[in-house]
Amino acid sequence: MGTQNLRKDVHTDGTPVLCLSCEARHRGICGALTPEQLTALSKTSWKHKAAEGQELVADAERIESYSNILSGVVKLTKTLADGRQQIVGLQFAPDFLGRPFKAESRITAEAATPVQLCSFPRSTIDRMIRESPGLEHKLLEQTLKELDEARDWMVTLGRKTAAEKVASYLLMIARHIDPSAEPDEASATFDLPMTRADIADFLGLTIETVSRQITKLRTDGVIVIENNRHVVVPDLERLEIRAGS
Amino acid sequence: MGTQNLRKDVHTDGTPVLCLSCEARHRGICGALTPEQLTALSKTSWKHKAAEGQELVADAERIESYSNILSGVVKLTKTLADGRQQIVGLQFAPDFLGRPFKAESRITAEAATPVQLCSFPRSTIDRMIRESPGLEHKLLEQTLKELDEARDWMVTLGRKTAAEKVASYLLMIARHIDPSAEPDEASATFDLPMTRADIADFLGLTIETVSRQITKLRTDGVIVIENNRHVVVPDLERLEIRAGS
DNA sequence: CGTGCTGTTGATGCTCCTCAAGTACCGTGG
DNA sequence: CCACGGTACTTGAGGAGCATCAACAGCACG
Repeated sequence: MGTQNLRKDVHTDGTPVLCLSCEARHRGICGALTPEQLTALSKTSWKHKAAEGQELVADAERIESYSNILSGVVKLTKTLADGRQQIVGLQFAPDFLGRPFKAESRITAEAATPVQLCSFPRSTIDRMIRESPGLEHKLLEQTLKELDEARDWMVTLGRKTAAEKVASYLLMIARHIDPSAEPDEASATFDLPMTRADIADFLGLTIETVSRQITKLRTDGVIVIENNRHVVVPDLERLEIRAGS
Repeated sequence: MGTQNLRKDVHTDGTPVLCLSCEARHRGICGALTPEQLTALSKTSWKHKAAEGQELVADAERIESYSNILSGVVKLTKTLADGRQQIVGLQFAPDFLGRPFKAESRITAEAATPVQLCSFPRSTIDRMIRESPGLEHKLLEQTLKELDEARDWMVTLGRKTAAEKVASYLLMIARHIDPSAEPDEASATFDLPMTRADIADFLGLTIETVSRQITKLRTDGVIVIENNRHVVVPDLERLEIRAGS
């Protein structure tokens, strides 16, 4: 009963106003914080928005803050000296954005769609990591998840054909952002969060090849497209077959 | 003085015999354990060897044990339904081998060279993770390192030419296993820990293309090869240029 | 109604894959 | 000792897949 009361207090009085309706408090890393820590963090954190295309973290930049993604999609890119670019990760709400234990990033983070963020100073989180094992555990779980995803994409990049790459991409996006996402739904509807150029950089292809493969999926009836961005997948299984599993 | 004495005890009496000369105790995850934990772990752990090519963790297998790699190279691979294969990671001593918090692996781990391992039951480590924040911190650091490496390879897989891929691979191997590895040495000498087939699976190429590119590097004087495996890189900078940075 | 951006479509060529043959190196057994 | 088979690697010829270059369509913007 006592703990029941305490827990109730957390949700009513203990939680900072800023965090009350925040998804990161439930599914994100803030779920690992005590009400006291949450209060302390909320005093130095700030919510803000970033427009599509805006750079959030620059390559080789000193990092002074981390963020939670509250909505939208963030792309992580790496660029070679001659300008060739590769997207090495996509992050969705309520992912944590930042590289703990390294002062400098070797990655560029950019808003792929309009994005809402909740940012806080690096030093605060670094300190809380030391104090709170639960926070480190959350970070480890997200990092392991990102590593699993990165390795899945390595197979796609290294061993799949252009057609399979595009199908795999559509499948991944459908699973992440279909608003009507029943997990075992046979169909999906969503808006592509990225331009053809972004998709090409993600798949290691050119925009022309991406365009041609999307056209092929469309003429084959695997997908329906309106306005170049809105996608309907009437039968996800057909798309899965195209993705080469 | 008291802690000084305690620390001295750790190194003389407190450390289990099995672990006394073990590299994992210094640079690996065991460095995060207390002498008591180390003793407890050593009672259920066992050192063993695996021959080149031996499967250490099978795809879709239930995992009942984790390991530290004491020597040798382990390759992590993923395979598509039709047999196409991609190496998604290489691990060297004293890396930790295993995927915490997941009972099943979606990856195959195989000895690329003869390998020495120190294995222990999954349950023991899972418990120690809960008890010891330092251990979780070590795991987080290794996972972040692996994620950084995976993302670097995504650029190589997605955006580099065959010639650049092979040069990048040689450069990475040189940095990991040149025994005379002075960090800012201009030259390097080492034995390739993998066959041409492995290298191809790592780079998303065919063995023929790998062979041709190695031949080209050889005839251009960038590398010298004896017995197909022993490699000398007289000037690492020349190789770096070929790797497309 | 131009201008710029995003996306599509077509023609051509290069990179790398596929198929095939051949070499070098090993341990085995005659 | 050499024949033998197996494995790893190399080299060549030809072709498929994707990149490159180029033109064009649709749409939003001032």
